[in-house]
Amino acid sequence: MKPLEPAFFERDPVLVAQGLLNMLLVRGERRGRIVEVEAYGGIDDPASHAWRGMTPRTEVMFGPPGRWYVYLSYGIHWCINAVCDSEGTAGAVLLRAIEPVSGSEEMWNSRAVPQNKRKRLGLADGPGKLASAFGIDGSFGGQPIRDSELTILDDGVAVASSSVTTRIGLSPGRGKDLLRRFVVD
DNA sequence: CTTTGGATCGTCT
DNA sequence: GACGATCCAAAGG
Repeated sequence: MKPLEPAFFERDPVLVAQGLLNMLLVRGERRGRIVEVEAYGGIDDPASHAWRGMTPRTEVMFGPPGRWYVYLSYGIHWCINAVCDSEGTAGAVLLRAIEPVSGSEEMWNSRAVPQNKRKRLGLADGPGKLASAFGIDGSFGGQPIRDSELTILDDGVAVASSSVTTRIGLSPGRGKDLLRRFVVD
């Protein structure tokens, strides 16, 4: 069980995305295996928030790798990303889904889903749900990933099989065709 | 099973 | 002032 070195994140987001599959997202008792991610680039990727250059919101994406980039989606859901690539070059990996390993009770509580509905709803199978299950909000943005309240650990479990697809929820012409979504089968 | 619409707000034009 | 890296309940087939 080891933390990820800054060098792990200081690479092309696509490589980091693939590398993050099967890693553990950890916050206290809550642990989940990362099973779905998406890679976002910088000025070369029209789907990236950093595409038009640096703004107050996307500043973190241009900063040093190995930090959290957190943004609000559709005015409702928080989404978390790991900042990648070297400082000065924007890049991030969106964490889209985890499979609960422990602390699922805590996760449901964070989601504020009543007991009777917990069977049919996914716990953390979507970026908004994932952030909600781990109690993440904008205050996590810019914080380091290593040795942090919210961190990622490698427990050495290899990925048996994975798939690549296009990214979810993008507007036409915005890098929709790029194969940058990675899923554990 | 699939489709639809409402919730809701920070960010950039 | 419009829109989005979403989610879920409700309605329809």
